Amino acid sequence: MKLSLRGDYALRALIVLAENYDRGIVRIQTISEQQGIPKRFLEQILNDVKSGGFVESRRGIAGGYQLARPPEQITLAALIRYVEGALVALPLDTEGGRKGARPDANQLAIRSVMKEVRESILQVLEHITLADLCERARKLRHDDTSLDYVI
Amino acid sequence: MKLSLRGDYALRALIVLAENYDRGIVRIQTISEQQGIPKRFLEQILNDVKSGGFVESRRGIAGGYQLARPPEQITLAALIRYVEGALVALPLDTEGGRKGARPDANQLAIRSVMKEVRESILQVLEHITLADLCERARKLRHDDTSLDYVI
DNA sequence: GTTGATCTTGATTTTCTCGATGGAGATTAC
DNA sequence: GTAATCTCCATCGAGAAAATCAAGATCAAC
Repeated sequence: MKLSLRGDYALRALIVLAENYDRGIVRIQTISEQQGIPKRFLEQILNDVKSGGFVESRRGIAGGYQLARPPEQITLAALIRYVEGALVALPLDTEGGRKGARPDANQLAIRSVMKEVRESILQVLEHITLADLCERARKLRHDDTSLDYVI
Repeated sequence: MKLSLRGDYALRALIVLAENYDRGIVRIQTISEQQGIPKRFLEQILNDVKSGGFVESRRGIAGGYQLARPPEQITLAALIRYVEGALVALPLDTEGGRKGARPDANQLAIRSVMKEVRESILQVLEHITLADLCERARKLRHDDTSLDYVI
């Protein structure tokens, strides 16, 4: 499971939105500057995430984005699956050698393994919400700043 | 975790080799025809897998490939990691916004999640060997042929 | 030494990803 | 109403990676 740069950006942006969930709308530019994400690219990503129902937007001069639901109700499983596509994927059989659609036993065996892997990943990601991610980031921030003084 | 076509081919080829482990060497062409894999491409793949120490080859007119170890001793974790690279990967930070190398708290939080995912995947793949895959394929073949008569 | 297989290397084709661009639509401030 | 500022939408291009093809070198068996 590889998280693309796009997916990484999406997650980081949503963490910012989660941190500001009670404060309301956040502008794209704010997120862009804070996280070092190209603004135009972030527009696309958030727009896509909005189609998935994870965030809401408001246009105009006081516009921006905010989470559509409380961060406790957004699991990473749903989020990553939407942004990245399938969590674990096999290549579509462009050919099976024969008349098309029938995978052979070896392919099916591999598929069954991948299914187990997917289940296992889901076990992890379904129990981590955006709120959890926020909490982790908050703790890490504390660890980090305390380390800063040491150095 | 996405299995590339290359990785899929590698696994399927090694399943064939595992099935013929006691019968000795198998030619590339045999695997190629049986699994519908482009022969030239398969050459590269098996050659690569050989560098990883998973298979041995013999040249010449009676040449071909065979597993370097019994199929019970080859785990999918080792195999897939070698063929596909990292099981779970984050994009390398091309930039952090600042002077280079320091990821912020959000990135670290995401990283910690990905670490958990990786552990979870390993739990699955380390307990499945090529021999297991063979066994699954064998069973599936039986199910499949019995289904054929129904249709 | 001929044959048939792997080995090696490189070129080519295809596909995906990242990110930029330009403009259209919406909303608020004045 | 007008201007400013933001989201929205579609497209496009560079670059990288994946997949495939191709040709010559090397080696073993007969």
